[in-house]
Amino acid sequence: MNTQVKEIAKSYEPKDVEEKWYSYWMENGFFQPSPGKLNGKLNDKSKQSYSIVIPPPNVTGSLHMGHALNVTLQDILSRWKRMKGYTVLWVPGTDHAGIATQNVVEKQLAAEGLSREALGRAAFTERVWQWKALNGGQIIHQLKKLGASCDWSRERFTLDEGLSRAVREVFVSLFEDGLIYRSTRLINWCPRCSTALSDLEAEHEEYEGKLTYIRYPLLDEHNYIIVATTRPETMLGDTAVAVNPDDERYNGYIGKLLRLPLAGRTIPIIADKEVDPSFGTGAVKVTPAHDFNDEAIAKRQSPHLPFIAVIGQDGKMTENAGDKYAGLDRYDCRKAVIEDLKEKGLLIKEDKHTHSIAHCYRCRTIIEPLPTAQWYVDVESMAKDAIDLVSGGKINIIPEGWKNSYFSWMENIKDWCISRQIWWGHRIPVWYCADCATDSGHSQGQFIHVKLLKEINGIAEGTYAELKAFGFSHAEIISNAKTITVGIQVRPFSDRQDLNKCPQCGSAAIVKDPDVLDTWFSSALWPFSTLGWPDNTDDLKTFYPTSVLVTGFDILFFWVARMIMMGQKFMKDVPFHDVYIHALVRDEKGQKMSKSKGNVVDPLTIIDNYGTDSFRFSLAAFAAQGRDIKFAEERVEGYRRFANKLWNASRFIKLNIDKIEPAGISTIGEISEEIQALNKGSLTLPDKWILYRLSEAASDIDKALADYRFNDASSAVYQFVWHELCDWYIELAKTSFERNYPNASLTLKCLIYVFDNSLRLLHPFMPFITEELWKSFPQTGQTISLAPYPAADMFRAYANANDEMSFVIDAISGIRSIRGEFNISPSKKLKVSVKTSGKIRKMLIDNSDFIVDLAKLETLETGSNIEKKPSTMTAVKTGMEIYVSVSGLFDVAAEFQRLGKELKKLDTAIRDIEVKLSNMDYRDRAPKAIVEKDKLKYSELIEKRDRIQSNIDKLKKLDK
RNA sequence: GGGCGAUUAGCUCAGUGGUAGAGCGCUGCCUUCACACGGCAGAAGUCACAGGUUCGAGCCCUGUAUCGCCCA
Repeated sequence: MNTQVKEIAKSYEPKDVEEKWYSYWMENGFFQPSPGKLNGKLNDKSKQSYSIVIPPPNVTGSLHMGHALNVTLQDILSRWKRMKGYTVLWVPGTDHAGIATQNVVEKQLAAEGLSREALGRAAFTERVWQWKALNGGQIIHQLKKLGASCDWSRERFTLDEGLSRAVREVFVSLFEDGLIYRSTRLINWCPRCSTALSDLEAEHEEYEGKLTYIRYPLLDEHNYIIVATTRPETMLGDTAVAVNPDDERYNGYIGKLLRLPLAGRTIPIIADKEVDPSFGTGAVKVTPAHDFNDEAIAKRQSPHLPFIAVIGQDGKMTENAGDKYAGLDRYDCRKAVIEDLKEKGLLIKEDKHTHSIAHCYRCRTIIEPLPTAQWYVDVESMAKDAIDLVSGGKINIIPEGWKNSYFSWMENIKDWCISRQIWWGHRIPVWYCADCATDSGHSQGQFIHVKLLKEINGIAEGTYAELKAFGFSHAEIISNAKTITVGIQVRPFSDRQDLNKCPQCGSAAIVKDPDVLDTWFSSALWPFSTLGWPDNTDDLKTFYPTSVLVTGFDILFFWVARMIMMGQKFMKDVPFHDVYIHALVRDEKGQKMSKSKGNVVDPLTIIDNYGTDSFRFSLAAFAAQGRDIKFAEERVEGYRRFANKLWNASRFIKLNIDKIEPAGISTIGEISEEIQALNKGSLTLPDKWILYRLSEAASDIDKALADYRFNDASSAVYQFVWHELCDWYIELAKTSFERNYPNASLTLKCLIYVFDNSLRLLHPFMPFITEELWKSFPQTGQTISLAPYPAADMFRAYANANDEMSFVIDAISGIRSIRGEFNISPSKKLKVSVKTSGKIRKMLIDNSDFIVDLAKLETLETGSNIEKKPSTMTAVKTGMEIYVSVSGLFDVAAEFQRLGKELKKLDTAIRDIEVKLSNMDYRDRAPKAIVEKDKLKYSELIEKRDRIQSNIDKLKKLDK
């Protein structure tokens, strides 16, 4: 075993260090909880399991600040629990991001002059897989750079074989329960992606548009009604004008008929209680096929108003819009309609009007509501269960503030549209028979419409029945089909096995549903599909439910809510016990980072400049609950200095090992045992004090992490390492070392012990530097990442050392203050006498070397009868009056001012507390302990003030 | 329009009814044998505003202002 200490550089260079450790961890499988990998200890049934599934980043994505924060927090939790002895599994992976990935590949194809239609479905899908193999999952490498301690041997992808089986099982099972159904209604349609979107995928944005007032003439009279609309082009699809039944202005109009301008159709004036009389003129045009509100109005009428779709799936006007407009883009049509209305004198005015418009969350194109047949999940009962799980406390949402958002969304949830008209994703496992008959007795083949890839014998498209009649075989129809549209009348079959004939009539003339599922459908299964479900695997038994889900609020509804629903439905248990919702990372000005604003901070650049550890530590320090993070680079700079401080503390220790124990020291493990078994008497006061402080720090950090207070945990470890270990203990240890105390070697061991513990406390936050330093000491341990996390209560017994040390620290600080305020150079040694008695005096004498060295004194004298001498400055502390003799440098006026100021401060504090104590209500009603504390405080303040006053008096006398 | 949150030192932010905190920045002294990526000392606050509850409010309640977010 190596007992020699390695040389290390004078300042910390993250790049030299970070590179090597990740591959070391990987090679040794430290992050795999699988049996047999490590000392035979893992997968020990007596150990508790702790599991996290990563929110799968989009396979097209690359690392941004949000990922970095998200992953850092999960890694802190994973490493912390692993060190605490849990069997930890952190499952990584990516999702296939249906629309986004398809968009990326389609863009590539377009650059080559190709299209997915030209390629055909199979070839296109193959092409996307190729793209994925080459370019997908870049983010996985970037997560490794962050130090993520995932078990990469369990990496999953939402489209891989196992997860696809889970998707299939869930779909078929929900279908069989009647919870998945097909329906025709308005959906959010993206004309650019040419697919349906769920409500969540339609994002509303404020937009400054116009409110157009149009005159609609009454059919039989020389009168008219004026409607106001933000979308004039949709008037071509109007099937009514609606007014509020209580709106007196329109009382006489309800039931009358209008001549719809430009279209010429006759439409009625109807009453609907949801019409807002204060909007526009109080009369609104009703276009059921292109507006969700209008759809609702249409369905409230009896009979329902007709739906006339004048805009097609490509965003262009259809034949229903009339010959003049058919084929125009919807926004060109708007201009044309305005012009034509103007010409006919029917345009009243156009007012500026700000309203919100839905955009596609993937490509920002304005959504077109369109009536189409889509697949839906009936979420009502699942949502109810999901609400109960959170309100009943089986799932904790942290911070709690997000509970309300969760409840309000879940209580108003609508059925989830899960079909997407794209090719990249999980194909909907549904088949339709062309030979069976519909409920009304027609052949289903008449309602299956097929567009061919190219004209064959002069035929480009037709119903399945028609193509069959033209002599196409089933195989020819299927292999030449570009798109297949299946009418809502056609009965669907779903099955766990692929069907090749109709389960009802046995016909082979069946077509598969062309659509794929929403990517979030597969993500919703992530906590159990990644663990092997639908098989009852060991992983599933060991790690489900997972311990915590760490994510941003932006996918609370998209993902978290749906995982809760699906987890409860299929596993009969919650998918996770805690949901920790972290902040959004914004730029320094608080703006959301976005490529278009150009304010994106690239995490990899930060890592290059400051090192991963500093970056991670900053993120943890920023991660206060309930507030967005404004990312300031200076903070990272600050934590880089912290890393450097740590580095140099280790250098100090090693230099002293060489000096004090040139033959080498025992291993860290042996030192630990020795320190823990020590007779307390053999340690110095500072030794005992730092051990106590270590216990306190360990306790604070552990509590903070248990509550997901990452910022508190990071600040506790920072405070301890820098301001207690480095600022005080190392300075105090120098006294033992330089004065060659007989027990200097014990202090050295104590220092090594505390440093080792500090490294372990810090490891979850700064994995690389801590591994580097830890491994650089004589060591039998394989890795710090599996070393035990420091226990909180080890040295509580040294509490009185903490009290005693406060006098030493007070004395040193008091002298340093005087030195600082009078700008006395540190090289000038001071003569100090302290008036004190009893235990405090004995303690100061016992520890006088520390005071002499740290306060840089020439002499230190203590006694109960010490009197203030001329030209001395005074510090009054609890139990001590400190006189600093600085002949030659003494300045009476400055000393008066200094003591006067302190007196004034005390006077203010005394007055405040006097007011409080003289209030009888306070004495009667405040808790006794508080009153007693204040009384004690009061007497201390009075005593201190009197001593300062008497010192001022002496100063007057002595230095007159 | 509905809901949620924020407002604390120059900046970025913690703060759990009982003496107002940190980091950065600022000022002064110091290149002392781990570290100038450092040390020591210091200054800096009407806790947005107005009411209320309470013996006591940065914290609880009501309202106002400003900013931000979510939903429609």
